[in-house]
Amino acid sequence: MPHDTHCNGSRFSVDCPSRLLFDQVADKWSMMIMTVLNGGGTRFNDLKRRLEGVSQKSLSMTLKRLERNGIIARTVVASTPPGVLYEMTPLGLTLLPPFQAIYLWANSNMDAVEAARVAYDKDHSES
Amino acid sequence: MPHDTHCNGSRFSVDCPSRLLFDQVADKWSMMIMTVLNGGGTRFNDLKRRLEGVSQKSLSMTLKRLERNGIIARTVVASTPPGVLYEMTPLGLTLLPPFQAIYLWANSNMDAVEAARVAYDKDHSES
DNA sequence: CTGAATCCTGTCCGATACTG
DNA sequence: CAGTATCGGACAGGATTCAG
Repeated sequence: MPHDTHCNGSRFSVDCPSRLLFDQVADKWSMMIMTVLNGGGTRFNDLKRRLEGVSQKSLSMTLKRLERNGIIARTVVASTPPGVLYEMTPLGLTLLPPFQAIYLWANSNMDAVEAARVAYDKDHSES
Repeated sequence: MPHDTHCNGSRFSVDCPSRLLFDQVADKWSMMIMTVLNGGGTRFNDLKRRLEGVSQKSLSMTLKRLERNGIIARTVVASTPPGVLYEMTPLGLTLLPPFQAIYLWANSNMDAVEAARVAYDKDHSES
């Protein structure tokens, strides 16, 4: 066993696989893209409209990375007008529940987080 | 109703609360810090040793942000040698399961992801 | 419509040095 | 031990332009 990645919850090696994979899918655009696509496949510009503030470049790069990792599928549709369909893969669908759990956590606990921020800022602003 | 954040799964406003909160906690160091602290509170340098590759600065900033958001607690301990204890808060503990779900997903599906990468690279390298 | 390519600017972050 | 302060390089990513 020449290669020990030390990835056991109490220690994280630099080449820990789950760590590397996490970085590939745990950015904010990925989360939003997956959430939108969960409601059904759609096209590039429709996706761009729904993700307020994303640039063409970032969207393009993020889609490409998700496609490469097998999370989403890209299909060219020969129609009028021509389009490209993005949709979740079966593998990608299995990743969705964990992300939605975080999404729901954020919605449920934002008040507690805001209270913590106020308390923190108060403590750290006194002379 | 002057303020509509459009944060309903098919559309993401720039000021969507869950989106803003996600960015605060979904970076790679935060995930690893929370995972380590889940095994019990510990000190700064011990944390630094366990998170291979993290710089003092990044660790310090990430800890501060997590503390501000109420995820972890920082306690100065008057002992010999003097130390600082970091540990999860009750609020932070509720955030852990969703993150561990992603962590477990990464461990379980890395083979499928690797296969997808190989297929993708193969398709995109042909003349 | 769906991107790719270029430029360019802000920001992250590691290295280093210093403080209590 | 537990950080803060400062600098500088690398890189992300927005605006714009061009192509298929």
